[in-house]
Amino acid sequence: MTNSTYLRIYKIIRRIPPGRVATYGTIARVSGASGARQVGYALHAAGDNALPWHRVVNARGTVSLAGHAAITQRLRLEAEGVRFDQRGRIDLDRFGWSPRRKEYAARRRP
DNA sequence: ATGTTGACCGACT
DNA sequence: GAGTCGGCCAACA
Repeated sequence: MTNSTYLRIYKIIRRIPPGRVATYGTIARVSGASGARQVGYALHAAGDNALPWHRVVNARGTVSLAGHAAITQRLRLEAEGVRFDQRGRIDLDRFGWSPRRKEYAARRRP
């Protein structure tokens, strides 16, 4: 795991538009990281970098954080218009984003 | 060198 | 749906 892989991961994350989310797995594939867990590790290591880290969720569309950080992530996403259902899940067909496929997810109004 | 631990994922009961 | 179970692999101790 080179440092440039970290940089590529951060670069992708910076591309996620407001109001959309990307999954660890998607970022891993696009950035060339060896796996989804490495993306999580990179974010953990990034700490308080100027990254929209809150726009990264797991493949199930839920927040993969515990405690206070989870609240912060959810509040930031909701402030951007991302909707959570009653079980705390995001509809990835609606809010999920992936690079390259520009019109991947239909963007309709929440 | 060896074992454990995850901001995970997919397949399978 | 909900649980379990491996697989994954870099970072630690």
